[in-house]
Amino acid sequence: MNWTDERVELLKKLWSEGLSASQIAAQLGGVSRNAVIGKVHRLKLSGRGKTSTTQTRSKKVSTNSAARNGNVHSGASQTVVRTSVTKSVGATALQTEYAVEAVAHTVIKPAADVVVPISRRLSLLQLSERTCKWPIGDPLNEDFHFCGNDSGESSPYCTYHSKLAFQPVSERRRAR
DNA sequence: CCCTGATTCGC
DNA sequence: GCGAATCAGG
Repeated sequence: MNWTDERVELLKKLWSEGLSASQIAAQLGGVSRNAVIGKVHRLKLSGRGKTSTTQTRSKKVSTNSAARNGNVHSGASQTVVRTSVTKSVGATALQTEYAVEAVAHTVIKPAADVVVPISRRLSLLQLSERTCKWPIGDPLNEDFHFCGNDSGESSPYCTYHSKLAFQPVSERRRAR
């Protein structure tokens, strides 16, 4: 993947908005976070002017089932949470359902007491045959992405999103 | 251990 | 110029 003008522009935009290198890499697709950082430096825009909005990764996934019962398609979902998808399970579930409508995805409502697996945050271009295509977040927002969990088989959904069972994200990190 | 950006250096 | 490896840090 090469740095086309569009990709560079997007990089500049996302970087200035405070997204982390890894998030930007996920948005762009086809590049590592190192590549993004390297590019950022070459472009001499490492300063980033504003104080970073970064590091909001929240702790453990606490399952708040109550927030997810009931019909989230009732319009209430649109007023719900703008917070980062990673902040809470309740918010994640609601945003997911909201996005589902827009993408015309087959809706499978998550069961009440299921732990939501960590998203790999894949961009549209990164989806493959065996990555979960469950949309997460507001489709009109930068933060929008796809679950991306590897199903481990030829299913387009991860275990969670197809079978409503928990599937830990298999090694996301290289062993060192 | 998770993550972050910064730097180096072979390609 | 590019980006993996590495470093330093939260």
